[in-house]
Amino acid sequence: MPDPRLPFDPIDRAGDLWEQHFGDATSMRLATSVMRVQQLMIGALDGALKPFGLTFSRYEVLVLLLFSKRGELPLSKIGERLMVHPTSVTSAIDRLEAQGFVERVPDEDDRRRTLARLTATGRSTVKKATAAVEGIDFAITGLTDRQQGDAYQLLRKVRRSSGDFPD
Amino acid sequence: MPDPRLPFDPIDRAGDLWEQHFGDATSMRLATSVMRVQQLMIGALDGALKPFGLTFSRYEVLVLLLFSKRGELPLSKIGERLMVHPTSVTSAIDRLEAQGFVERVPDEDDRRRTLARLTATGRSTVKKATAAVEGIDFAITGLTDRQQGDAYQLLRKVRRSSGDFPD
DNA sequence: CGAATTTCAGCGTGACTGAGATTC
DNA sequence: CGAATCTCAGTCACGCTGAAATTC
Repeated sequence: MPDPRLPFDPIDRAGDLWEQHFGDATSMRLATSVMRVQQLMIGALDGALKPFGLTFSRYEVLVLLLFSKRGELPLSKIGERLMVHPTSVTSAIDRLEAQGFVERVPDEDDRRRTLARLTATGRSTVKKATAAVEGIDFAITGLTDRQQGDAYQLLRKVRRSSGDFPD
Repeated sequence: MPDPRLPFDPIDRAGDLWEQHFGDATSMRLATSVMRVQQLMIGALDGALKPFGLTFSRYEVLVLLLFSKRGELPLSKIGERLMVHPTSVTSAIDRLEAQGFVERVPDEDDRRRTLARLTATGRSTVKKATAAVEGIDFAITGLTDRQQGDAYQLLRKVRRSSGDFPD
């Protein structure tokens, strides 16, 4: 494949065309940008995590376990915190278990539950992976700390008004 | 499924834990927010487009064709503008063609190429779908127009410094 | 009993790799 | 010839739905 980059910003261009055909393009530009930045970030993060055999979503699971008191959590709690579907948690844990990063342990307090527990290998891998992720600054480039905070607050307003968390 | 919402903001919580364990969480909070907002937006947009049998990515293809002079574009140009993989364009056009929204036409000027051309049905469907998408304000809620513009400019800096378009 | 937890089978979507055919 | 364009086969990840088994 040749260099696929265009000599102009495709989102700016799309916004101009939108205004010509439909009208105000403010929200259209922002929505498209969020999609594109997410795509760029996922590419950079998955690239940084590839040497460890991890994708960003599985990395998130390991970090969550690392932050927990005993290095173990019920699958349902993982889904809740990461806001992912229960069946997606099952398949993520399937993979992490096959890789030897976590193990499934029955929960004696509530036998409906299964705990995912970080293994020694998992613990050391997530720490190395974190160094890699911090090394690329979480794929956020071109913004000062203050601007990153501003962007975070703006996106937080979107999340709140979408009902992502209570006021 | 019960209401999966937590009584707190899981991203704020994750940021606090990150600071306790690793240090500064500024970029981590922003990166996680971008992922989450994209997820919320895709859900809302795909929901609004479902009555028309469209996903957001296929809707984007139809809009691009609507904006073109003749309502037709080579598949390669579509991939370039939308920044998607050539094989993904093929499969998107496959689906749109099966739905009767576009048709494949050989390009007489360069016979390596195939044009995707909007049908009359496709043209009227994309207009109705656009009304639906505008009706939910492109899934952007909770921000004033000015704040939407600010957020756009911040994300644009990220895209530029990631090499998404030339300076 | 209803509700919660986990798993499984299956479907749809989309991103990719690698290969081939055609045309410039 | 090399390069571009499109397609096909195949893989993988992920998000869902619906259903089942187990336990609270």
